[in-house]
Amino acid sequence: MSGGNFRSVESPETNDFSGNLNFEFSEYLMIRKWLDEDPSFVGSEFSVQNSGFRANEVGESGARSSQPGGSTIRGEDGSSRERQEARERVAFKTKSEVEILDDGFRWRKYGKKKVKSSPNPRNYYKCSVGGCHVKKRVERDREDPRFVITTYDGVHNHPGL
DNA sequence: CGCATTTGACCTGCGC
DNA sequence: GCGCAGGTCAAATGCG
Repeated sequence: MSGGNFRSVESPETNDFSGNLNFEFSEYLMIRKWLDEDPSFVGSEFSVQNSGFRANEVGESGARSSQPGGSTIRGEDGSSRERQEARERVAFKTKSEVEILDDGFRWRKYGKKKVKSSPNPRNYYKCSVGGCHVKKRVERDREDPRFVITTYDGVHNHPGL
């Protein structure tokens, strides 16, 4: 990890999410939110500004909610490949200097790639919890390096911290 | 000792 | 059919 200049989750004492995080999470923007089975959501832009934003809430009501009734899409195909549940994709634009935003889940970095659309590298994270195949993509804003684009791929099927 | 992180290589999909 | 871009995996290393 580079830097460490800012007080992030490096403090074991405040790593408990008892109230909120250390870094500035005073405002965040939900860029898009669309479901794989609901193309109607494509293009939907939400701009939210919450001063009491808590990383812990992201896993409870943010990235975990929006589960359609027919989430269990399986049964007809189970012969060759298991079909995963509805793949939700949510993009967040968070104002943070650090890219390692602990949202209450264990993420394992599994790749880093430099995209052409941005001079900054893109990081790929995956939930290390067994049974949870949620993926996360973190990228810095091209014009606003102080902002971080966090894209969640999938829904957690297990309780967070 | 176990696990998270790192970098490069490899693979796939799409475009031309 | 080849090239480009993006995405994923894997082996090694370091740290807790």
